[in-house]
Amino acid sequence: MGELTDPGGGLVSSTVGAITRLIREQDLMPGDRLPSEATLSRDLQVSRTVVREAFRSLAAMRIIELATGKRATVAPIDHGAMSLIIEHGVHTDQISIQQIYDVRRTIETRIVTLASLRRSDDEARIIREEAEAMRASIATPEELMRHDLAFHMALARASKNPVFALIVGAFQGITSQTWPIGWRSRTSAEGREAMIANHEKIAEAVADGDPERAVAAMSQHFDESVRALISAGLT
Amino acid sequence: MGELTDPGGGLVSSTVGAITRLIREQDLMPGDRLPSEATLSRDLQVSRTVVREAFRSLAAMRIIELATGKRATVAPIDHGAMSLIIEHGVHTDQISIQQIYDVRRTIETRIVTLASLRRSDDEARIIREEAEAMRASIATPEELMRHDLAFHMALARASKNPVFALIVGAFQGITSQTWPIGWRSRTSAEGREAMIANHEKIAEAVADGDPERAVAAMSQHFDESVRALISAGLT
DNA sequence: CACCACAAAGCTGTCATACAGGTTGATGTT
DNA sequence: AACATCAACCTGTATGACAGCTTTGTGGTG
Repeated sequence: MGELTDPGGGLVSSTVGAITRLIREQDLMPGDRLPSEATLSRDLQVSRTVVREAFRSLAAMRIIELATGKRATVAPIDHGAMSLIIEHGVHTDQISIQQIYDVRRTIETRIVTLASLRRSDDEARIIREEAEAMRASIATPEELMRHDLAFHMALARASKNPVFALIVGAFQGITSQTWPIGWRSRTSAEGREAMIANHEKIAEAVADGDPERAVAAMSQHFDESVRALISAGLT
Repeated sequence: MGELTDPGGGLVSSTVGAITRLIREQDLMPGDRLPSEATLSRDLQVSRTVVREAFRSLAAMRIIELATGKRATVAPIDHGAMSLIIEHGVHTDQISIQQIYDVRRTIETRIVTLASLRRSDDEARIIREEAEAMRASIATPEELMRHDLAFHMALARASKNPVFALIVGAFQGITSQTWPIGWRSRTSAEGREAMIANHEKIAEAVADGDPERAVAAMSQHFDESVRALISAGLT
């Protein structure tokens, strides 16, 4: 089948390279099946152990998908791995929550602009429904949070740029861990109401195809969120 | 030591969770050593094979670092895994180069603003040096590209937000694969000269602490880059 | 001819064992 | 106290084994 490059850098890492190259050279698309472990083991002249560890590496990055009994398949892009990477950065004090929010603000400000211009009617409806669902679940924070995250994800998708969706998704893991802090710091009913109203404003502006208003509302949302987190004592 | 959650979702995946939890609960910081494979195998009641595959998964995301003979250590954040994920998305036609550039423009526009306000004198010097190095290596594209990438990375670092640096780094893998296309499409000496001059303008503005001028120059840089790529036939 | 049931072959998940070679820490020497 | 040496420990890779799931092909049935 082919040679392994970098024979000194560890067999597994070479094998990861070989499998990646195989995907490229054969133009495999998401869903396509890879050779079996035994086949790769034979073709690449390494033990099945090595092939398996290489598969695990690629699966961790969501480049391939593994399943019992089935062959490994090429995976669609997914933010799962990125989510874990970000969480690790935060938990080891290499990234602060405020820095996350600064990046989110940058990204999501652009997202609402694009979403306002490009959203389909279906997407506008879904975005509005998530905002409504937030209001409906104001008494159950767990569910409220789920709709909040879904709202931002729906916006990202409506931007029609999968990379924006990927990045927004990458932040959702850590966000779901810090969201309750911000929510608890909004002690008054008005504070909580205002947060939901902000989402509705964003949804309306996007539905109306009004980027300026959408950006303004999103900006206000982030001002308010960051204020809430700071007042809760987050650096 | 502890129980494994989700016992039905695959032993390896449970073990990854257990190790992650261990890092959190013990507040391990980058550089700290993890238990040996044998120890984890005993404590988690799984075979060493499973522990190794779990380690490989975490190492693929750069959450831990492995080395022969040494114990695994907690890793500093690194964009290596994200780079591979993005490359995979592009090679499987799930992400287009233009979409990458749209995100980069969004991110890097914000970066130059922050860098203008926050850069240290050292950082300003490094940024300028990379721009100068670009001009000096105008005849050797390979080297020129290296300095171009280093220039953008230095800017990202000067923003003082590691998440921006992470994202910029994540794009460098695929960028280094498409950069030559853009360069070749700049057929005239003036075109090539203009590209380098743009970088110099950015460096000057950042050194002067002038965010508006920096943003304008960065914006122009992206306009020009995207034009170059399109004229080379990239969708 | 189409369809279904079923058995065989193939594949992955996990475990145990073995050994080469790198790393670390303790021991003893100067 | 500094250093050299070595034993214990640790990781990287290979092999073999087996349970359980999936795919495939076969042949029978309507």
